[in-house]
Amino acid sequence: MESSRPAGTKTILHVDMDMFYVAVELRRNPQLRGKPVVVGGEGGRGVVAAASYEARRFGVFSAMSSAQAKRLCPDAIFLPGDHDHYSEVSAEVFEVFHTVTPLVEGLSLDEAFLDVTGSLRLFGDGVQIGNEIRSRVKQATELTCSVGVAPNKFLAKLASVVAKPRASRDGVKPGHGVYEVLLGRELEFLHPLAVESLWGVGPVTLEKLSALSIKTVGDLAKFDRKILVNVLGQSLGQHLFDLSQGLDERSVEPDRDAKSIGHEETFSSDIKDHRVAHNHLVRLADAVAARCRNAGVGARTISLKIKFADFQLITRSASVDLPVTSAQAMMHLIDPLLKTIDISGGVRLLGISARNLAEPETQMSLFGETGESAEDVSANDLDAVWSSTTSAIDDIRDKFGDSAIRPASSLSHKRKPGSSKWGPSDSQA
DNA sequence: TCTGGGGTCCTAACGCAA
DNA sequence: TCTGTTGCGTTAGGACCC
Repeated sequence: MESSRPAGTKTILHVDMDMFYVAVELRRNPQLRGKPVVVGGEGGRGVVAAASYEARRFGVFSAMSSAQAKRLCPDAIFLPGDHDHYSEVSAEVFEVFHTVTPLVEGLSLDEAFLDVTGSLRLFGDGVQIGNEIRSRVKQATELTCSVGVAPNKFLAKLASVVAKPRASRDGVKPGHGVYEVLLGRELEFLHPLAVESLWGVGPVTLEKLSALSIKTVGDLAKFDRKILVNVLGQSLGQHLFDLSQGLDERSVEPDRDAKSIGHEETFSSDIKDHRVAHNHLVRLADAVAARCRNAGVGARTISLKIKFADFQLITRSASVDLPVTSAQAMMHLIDPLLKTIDISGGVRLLGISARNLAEPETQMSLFGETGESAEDVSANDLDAVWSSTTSAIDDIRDKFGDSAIRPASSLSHKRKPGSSKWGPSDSQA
């Protein structure tokens, strides 16, 4: 069997935990089993992060506003969510994945791609490995998962959807548990699917495809590639066209480095005062900075995200030459950006993200060496904390020069001859 | 009646420097 | 010395994913 596979053929698994957040909650609260349980913010502005199959029978799904979920299922039990605990359980699950292959690429806490091509001789074919993983995960964590098996990542992901249990008004239908897209029969599986099942087709792209009368993946496969690229752009057009042919060359990449680290918060009532906004941003910056230091990275670009009361969203960002790891240095970049923005109409969300991550030159925290976090400090103390620590910015200036905290608007003047990516200057002679 | 939080990737406009 | 071209980095925003 194995020997009949064309050279270079891979066996990729997509493992997806079944209603992960809810399942973890049921594990520690067994009395909730069989009841409609929803994990997510219960407040007026919360949304559903996960729903039990019993809640899904009432039409409750993730990303739905909690208010709507309550209307659909008034008896649902709402739980606030415990991200730290979910992370711990996720680590247990990933440990099991690693007993089968080192090539594990996590997509989120509850799903991962596994390249098991090198494990076939040891464990059997893809379906056997899928079943083995399900049984090991169940034994180690009491949780269930569904597994898709295919020659590439995107088909494996679609296969795991087929493998999953399904909730309808009549009850919960158990899934296959493991579903394989057989080699040579990829298009047979793929072409009848709705085009929005492709990864990368959201509401906007779906609208554009509908305008071209493309409804299924098969329609897409028959469509003129050039027109597709014209309508969707080179990257997305070509990508979706390839997928419609069953082609996906992306490899499973373990240990991918994070590209950004961020925090954002929606407030229960809108903020209209710059000082209040500033204080919230200090808290967010401290959380981001702490995570950067834990990850051993600094940020060369800091982005500020603001969602206004009318849901208009803007981002502003600034960059520096030397990666920053302290909340002060981040706030030094953010404050001037914030000052230029009129928030008198009300702000419902503030966010900060660290991007352009690089190895830091220095390690500093908002609270020096104490390790104390802004979370531990009352909002009223933040002003005092802030004024008592701004001198650190001057320290950075003293140690590393002005460029360490200079806004990026002046960066472009600074590129030295021969210092660009193109290597030494070739026009100086 | 509303629409979270954590991310990734892509695109376009713009300014600068070789 | 001036001008046009080209490529790159920065910035802002959009689409998408779980």
